[in-house]
Amino acid sequence: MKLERSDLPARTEATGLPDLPPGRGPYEHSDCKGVNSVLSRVGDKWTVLVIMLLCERPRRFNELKRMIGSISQRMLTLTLRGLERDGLVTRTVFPTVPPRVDYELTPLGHGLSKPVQALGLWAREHLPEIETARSAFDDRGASS
Amino acid sequence: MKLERSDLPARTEATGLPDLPPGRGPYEHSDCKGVNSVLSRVGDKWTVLVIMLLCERPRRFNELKRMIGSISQRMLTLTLRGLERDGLVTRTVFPTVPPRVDYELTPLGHGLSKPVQALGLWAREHLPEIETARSAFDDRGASS
DNA sequence: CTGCATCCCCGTGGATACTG
DNA sequence: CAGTATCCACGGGGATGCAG
Repeated sequence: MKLERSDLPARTEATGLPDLPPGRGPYEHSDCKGVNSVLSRVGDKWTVLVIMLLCERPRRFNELKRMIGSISQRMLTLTLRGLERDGLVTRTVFPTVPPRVDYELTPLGHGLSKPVQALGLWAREHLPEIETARSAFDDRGASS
Repeated sequence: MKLERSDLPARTEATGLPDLPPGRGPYEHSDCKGVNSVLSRVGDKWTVLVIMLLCERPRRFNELKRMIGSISQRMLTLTLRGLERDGLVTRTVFPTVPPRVDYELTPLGHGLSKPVQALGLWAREHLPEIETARSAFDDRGASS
């Protein structure tokens, strides 16, 4: 597998904003499509959960299914297929009599898990504030 | 990472989050709902883009609309409402003759923008790898 | 300018049943 | 055990029109 890192997009600094060419009308970076596709994957219903579980160690299909519990086979399959397609997990089939399939995070997947966990961490830390804000907002709306 | 159980006030009615059936798997962390709600917000189609734009400075409704270009008023309104509800942006109305509304990121919103930008950065850096993997996967599937 | 309401299409995702 | 196929309900989200 070859890694093409030849063209890193120009950015200002890690804490700043991406470069905004001032002549551009609508906000359309060429990256936006791709970035959005990654964010959409992260934001879907199950991907993050699966990544978290695989982050620890490789796991089998039903192992994942049992751990999540409320996921359907279909969605677990689709989620894993999507992750596999993006090169984030590997799928290893053991042709034993009871079929066994292991799913494991690739290095790329482990790399993704870091920002994802950072986001998850932030979410957990600030969940009380968000829920307080939600309640306050809902109360304001309800009393009108 | 160790997920620890912290109690979450049971409020599911106004958030749109579904009630969890009682027979869930062993990985039933009550944070998961809340964390997932944050991740879903981040993963939706427009939120990240809006956060990025507001990150720089407060902006008006149509200013955002023009910058994004391809968003409908409806979705921009809904996106901003959601962010406002979560305490991530403030909405300031100026009762002038042409109505004017400013949206600004709260400190909480700025805090969220950091992990979000980290994720966006990762996505941009590794987009080539992901797209390569996608192409390879699709080719494998097409030749079968 | 801002924002709500309505209609409507379509993708996501859940339930179920069936194959290797 | 792992995966596929089918059906279907729900909600996201675009287009348009109207109101404050």
